[in-house]
Amino acid sequence: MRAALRTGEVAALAGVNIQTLRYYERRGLLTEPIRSTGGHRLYPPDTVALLTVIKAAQRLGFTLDEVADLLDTGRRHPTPDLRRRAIDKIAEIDARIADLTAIRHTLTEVVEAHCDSLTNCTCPDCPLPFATLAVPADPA
Amino acid sequence: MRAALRTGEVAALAGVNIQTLRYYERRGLLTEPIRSTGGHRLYPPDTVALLTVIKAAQRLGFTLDEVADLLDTGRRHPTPDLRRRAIDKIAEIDARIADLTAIRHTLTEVVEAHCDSLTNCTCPDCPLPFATLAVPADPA
DNA sequence: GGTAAGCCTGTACCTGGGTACCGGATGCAA
DNA sequence: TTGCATCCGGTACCCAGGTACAGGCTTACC
Repeated sequence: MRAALRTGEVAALAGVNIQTLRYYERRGLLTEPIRSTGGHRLYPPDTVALLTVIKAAQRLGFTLDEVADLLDTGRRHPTPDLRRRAIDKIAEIDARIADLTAIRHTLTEVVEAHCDSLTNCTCPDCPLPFATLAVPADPA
Repeated sequence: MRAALRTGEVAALAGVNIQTLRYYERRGLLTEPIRSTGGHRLYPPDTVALLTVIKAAQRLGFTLDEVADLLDTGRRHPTPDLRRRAIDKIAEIDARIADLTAIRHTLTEVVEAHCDSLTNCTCPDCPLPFATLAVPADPA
């Protein structure tokens, strides 16, 4: 273990807040690093890459709990877990896009009709009273 | 004003929680209703319709602050405000959909490559090291 | 060895949109 | 008039993903 990094160095290199490192440690995303004699954390250099992976996984739509899970199982042995979760996540995204598309459609109607009030619209054929979009199914 | 409604009646008819009514009052979405001699709220019957409008606007992607604003300006006089905000909201939605589409694309790569670990993927040509999606521009 | 920058723990706070609980007061019907 | 359902205000809590602050210790450099 050469060139262990201090909290501030890891944070700067990974572009995250120092508090975030401790938060991730509490959440189980980062394993507890060794400490200096005085109690300061000393991180292995690949922690920076790990943080990049975490951020990428977050960007892919995984929650921190899911990322912690994936890191945990993936560290021990290869599993089809990641692939399965990615498939689920794609389904979630498709549902979300469909929902946004429906909302977008209603908004364009509002724009095209020149609506001027939520409650007292004076435009002819106002779409607003019909803007009762169905609540999307909760994927949870 | 005939048949004023009590809190619980409005809540049941509109399908919202009683606490939500008081919350909306605090947030300025509902004007303070008259009170009974004992201090209980007595709502005009069209409050139920107003709540439906609020819920619809929320579904269209407007925050409660924006809805409060829209209700406020739209109540006083017709304005192009709603239309303008709807146009902005469509742009936000388009950005969000584009972002989700990029994420979806990376996820399909993960699925197709049969990735089995976030950090130690054994699949050939693993896309994960390249899964550093750009952070989307903050529309705020 | 001095001193400033950095790090420690613990706790509180932030956003947005609500929800829950408490002790006490009211409303309404029999 | 009694009894139960409902409502009152105030405060605290929920979710996720962090961020901030206070008061005290450590490390690094001159």
